[in-house]
Amino acid sequence: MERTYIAKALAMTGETVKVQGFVENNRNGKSMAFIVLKDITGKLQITVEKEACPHLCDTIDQLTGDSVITVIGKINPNEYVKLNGVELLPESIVIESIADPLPINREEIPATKKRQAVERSSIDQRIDYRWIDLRTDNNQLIFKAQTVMVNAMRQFLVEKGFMEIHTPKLIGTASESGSEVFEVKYFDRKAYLAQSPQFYKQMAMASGFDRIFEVGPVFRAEKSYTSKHTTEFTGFDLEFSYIESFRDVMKMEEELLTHTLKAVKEAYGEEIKNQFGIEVIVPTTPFPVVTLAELYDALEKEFGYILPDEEKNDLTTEAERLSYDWVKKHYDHEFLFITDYGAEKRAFYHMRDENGVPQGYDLIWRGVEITTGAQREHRYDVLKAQAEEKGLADDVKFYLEFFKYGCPPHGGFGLGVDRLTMLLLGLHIKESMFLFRGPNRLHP
RNA sequence: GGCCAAGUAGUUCAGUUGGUUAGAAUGCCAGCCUGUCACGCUGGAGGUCGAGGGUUCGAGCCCCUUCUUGGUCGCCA
Repeated sequence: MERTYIAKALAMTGETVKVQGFVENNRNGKSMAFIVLKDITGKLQITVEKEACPHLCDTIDQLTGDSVITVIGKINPNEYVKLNGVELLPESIVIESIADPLPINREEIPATKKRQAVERSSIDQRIDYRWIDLRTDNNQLIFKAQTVMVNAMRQFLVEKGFMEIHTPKLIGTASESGSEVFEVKYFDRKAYLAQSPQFYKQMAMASGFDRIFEVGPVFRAEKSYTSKHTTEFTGFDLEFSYIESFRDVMKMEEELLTHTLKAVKEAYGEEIKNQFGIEVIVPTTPFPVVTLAELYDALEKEFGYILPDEEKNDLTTEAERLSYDWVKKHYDHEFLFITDYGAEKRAFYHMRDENGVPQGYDLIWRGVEITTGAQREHRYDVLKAQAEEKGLADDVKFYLEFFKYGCPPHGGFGLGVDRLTMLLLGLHIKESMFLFRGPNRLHP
């Protein structure tokens, strides 16, 4: 007999179905037993009248929470049942797997007259047993929403003529400015884990691929202890050719995000609101834009946020947070593009204008940076000079070659998939990842 | 790396001024219960109080050392 998902079974009044899943609850009385069965689509109460089916009693007595069972029986609407008003009257119950008592408390137990509230285990404790933690509706919704999100992004880009590529994550030289790389043993020499597909994205431009994107792992050997950093995450990167300026890149990104949030809202907006208390808002375009200097001026005037001038070439965490208050106030918007960063804080491959201002931007969503984007410098001589200025010329020799034999003007940006999920649902990065990796976390 | 905080049943926590045998809830086990619904009732098991040292008649509590973990800042997606 074929399995029926619970969500579908609920409507199959009078039919005999086979359902399979985890035992969420087993209220086992002398003459009646009520088992709540959960699968990825929903929950269903199994009602057993013991006198009528003595052959099931022994099995029911053995059941423990989170055991996996297969149940065959008849779907019976019944107003007694609070859970969807439907129950299943079983003919057979087969135990597929017995679960030991769980080592974590996944959901908060609220206080009632008779009982006291119990907090759920900390996220760190739950990650130790992540596979158990992930069985909850709440956690499963995170990844259902993420699936819709990434799928919408991919679909948007494919329609716009982008090709999906897959670049190597094992690389031969520790390159690019900024974050540290992980060193790995590669036979008798050293290799490094890619901290960004940046160079290879640009190689694709030199290859005449015109428009590409990649979804893949990114490694950062930074001991960052925050609610939004991890040492391994999934990057969503894209790059495209024949742009006129970095404004074209910004436009692409705002369209991409608008399309994506619309798709997520349609698929799970209600559920997200119910479970996470967060409204999915489809943004309007164009997104608000300010220069970094303008933003600092405004924050000082309106929020009394004062920073020494020499630190104003980059965005601090607090300024990032405040920028959300500011953009809400002035634009009623969740997104904010910030342009005109200081060249010393930006990567050498960002194109600069005649005044030396990097032709790029950061995008802040709900007060957290989600993107750095830019027009890239595609002129070999200029690029080489900028690399030399940062003392990187030797490290990036192979990369500079990409621009020596013809390369279109181009630009692009990267997004952290996990960070997007985190912001979409108002979570800690640890909760928004299938498995978190941090300086102190390599297991499970 | 800087600063801050926390380690006590499986889990979440309480533990007074240092004073009998370290408590509660939840989970677990056993028994009872004819429609439960985060069922209910009764009983039970469950602890090297992170580790080491010190002060004291006496330490979960005070002191020192150490380990582990978390939060936050910087860095970035």
